[in-house]
Amino acid sequence: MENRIEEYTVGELAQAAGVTVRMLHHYDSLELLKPAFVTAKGYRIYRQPELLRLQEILFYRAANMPLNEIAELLGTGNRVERLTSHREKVAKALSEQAAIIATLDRTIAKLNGDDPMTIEDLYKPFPKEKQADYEAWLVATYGQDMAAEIARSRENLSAGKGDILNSQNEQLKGIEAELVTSYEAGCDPKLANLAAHQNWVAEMWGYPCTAAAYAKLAELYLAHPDFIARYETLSEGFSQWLAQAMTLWAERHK
Amino acid sequence: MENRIEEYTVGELAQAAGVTVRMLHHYDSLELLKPAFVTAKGYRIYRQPELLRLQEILFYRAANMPLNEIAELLGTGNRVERLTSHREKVAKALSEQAAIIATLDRTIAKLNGDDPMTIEDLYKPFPKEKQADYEAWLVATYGQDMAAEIARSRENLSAGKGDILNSQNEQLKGIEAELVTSYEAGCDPKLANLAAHQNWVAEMWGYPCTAAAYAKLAELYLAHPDFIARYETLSEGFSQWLAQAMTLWAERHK
DNA sequence: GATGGGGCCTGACCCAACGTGAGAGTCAAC
DNA sequence: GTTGACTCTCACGTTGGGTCAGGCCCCATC
Repeated sequence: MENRIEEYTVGELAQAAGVTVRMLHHYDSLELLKPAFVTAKGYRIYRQPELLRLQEILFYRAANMPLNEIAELLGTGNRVERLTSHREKVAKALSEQAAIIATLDRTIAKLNGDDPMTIEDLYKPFPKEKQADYEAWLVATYGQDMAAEIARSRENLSAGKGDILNSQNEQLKGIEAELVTSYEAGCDPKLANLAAHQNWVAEMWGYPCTAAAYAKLAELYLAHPDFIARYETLSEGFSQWLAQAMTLWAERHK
Repeated sequence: MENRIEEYTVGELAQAAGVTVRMLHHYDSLELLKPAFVTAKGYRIYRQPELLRLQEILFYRAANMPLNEIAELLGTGNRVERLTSHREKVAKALSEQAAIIATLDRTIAKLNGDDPMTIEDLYKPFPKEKQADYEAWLVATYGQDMAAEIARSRENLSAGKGDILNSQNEQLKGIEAELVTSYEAGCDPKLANLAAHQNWVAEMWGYPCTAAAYAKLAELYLAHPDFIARYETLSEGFSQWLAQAMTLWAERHK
C-alpha cells in the first residue's frame, strides 16, 4: 500500500498548486496549512487532504480574503455556510465595483461635458456613505445606455422596428421600481412576479419572449457589466436577485 | 477673491474623500499626492486639482493597483483616456465576479438539495482564466471522484450542448473547424470568410441575420463566458479573433 | 565512497500600504 | 488664556509574503 505518488514535498506541492515554497512555510507557521507529517530530518510532507485544503485556501484568497479569516472559515465545518459567507463577500465586492463603474461613468461624462462635480459627487462610491441621488444619475447617465442596450438586443433578434423607446423606458422604470420594492422587502426570488417584466421584454423585442429566451436574458444580464452596474445602483444585490428570479420564473413558466 | 471654501486641510479632504489622514500623509511622502501648498506652520492645504487627483488615485487603488504604478499612470496620457480604459477593466472584472456569484448560488442551491444540478452547470460560468483554480476547488469541495466527471463534462462542453445546438451541431463544427484553421494559419481577421457562419446563425435564429445583428452578436460572444470558454477550447485566442472578424465582416457587408 | 547539484531547513531582514500611538505645536472659540 | 479639536513629525506594528544566508540532506554519477 505504498502510495508514494500521493506524497508531496514543499517544492512539489508548491509547483502543483502554483504557489511558492515560502507561502507554504508561511501558511505552516500560521497554522493555516500544516503538512500531513514531518520527517525525522524536518522535511514537510503533504498529502491529498492538504492539497485540497490548499486549493480551498487559494480559492478564498483569490477573493482577497485575509488569511486569518480563511483559517476561521475552514474551521467552521459546514460547507454550505462557508460558501454562503463567501457569496456575501463576493456580492458586496460586486456592488462596490458597480458603484465605482457608475462614478467612473459620471466622472467621464462630466469631464466631457465640462460640468464641475461637487465634492460629494466625486467620492460617492468609496466611503461607506452611499445613498444620494443615484436615481437622478440613473436617468441622466444610464437612461441612454439602457436604450442602446435594448436597441442592441432588438437588433440581434429582429432587425429594425420603430422607435418608441422613450415611452417604453418609462414603463420599464415603473416595473423595475416595483421589483426593487419586492427585493428590498426580502421577497424570495421564487415568488417574484415577473409577468410585467417579461411582457415588457416581449414588447421591446416585437415578438413573444419565450421562457427559454427569458432565462437566456437573465444570463445576459449577468454577463453584461452595464446591466449589473445599472441594477446594482437601483439596490445593492438587486442584479443577482433579479437574474435569479428571472431564471426561476422561466422555469416555472416553460 | 480667494475662495477659502475650495481649500481643504488634511482632515477635511480625508473626510470628504472617505480616506484617513494617514493615507494623505503617506501619499504626500510618496510624492503621489502633494498638497497645493503648505502653510508657514507646516499645515497641508489641498485644492480642486489635488481633489481630482485623489479621486483618480482612489479609482485605481480600488482595483488593487500598487501606488507606484498609479503614480506612473498619472504621469501618462490624459485623464479621460485613462479613466475610460480603466472603466473597461473594471467592467470586465465585474462580469467575471457576477458569473462567480451565479455559480456559487447554484452550488449552494445544489448542496441544499433544492435542485439537482449537472456538472456542466457547475463548470460553465467560470471565467476562463480561473477555470483551473475552479476545477481544483471543485475537487476540494466534492472530493477526488469528481475529477473524472469534470473531465467528462469538459468534453461535453467543447462538443457543444443545448437542444437547439445539437441539431445543427455538426454543421457548426465544420464551419468552426475551418475558421480555426484560418485563425491558426495566422489569417488576418479582416480576410476571414464568415458567410457560412452568418448563414448558420440565421438558420439557428429562424430568420435573417443582418450585418448589424451579426456585429452585435460578436459583442455578445465577448461578453458571455459561455461563448468564450467554448471558443477558447477550440484554440487559444480564437474567441477574440472570431469576434473581431465578425465585427469587420459585418462592417464590410452592411 | 566521495563529490556534486539540487532541494530542504531555519532564521533574518525587506517590502508595501497603511494603522496606531507618542509627544509637541497650532487654531478657533469661549 | 485656557480648552479642545486639529495638525505636525517621528516611529514602531501589521499582513502576506520575497529574498538572501548559512547549513543539512538526498541522490545520481564518477
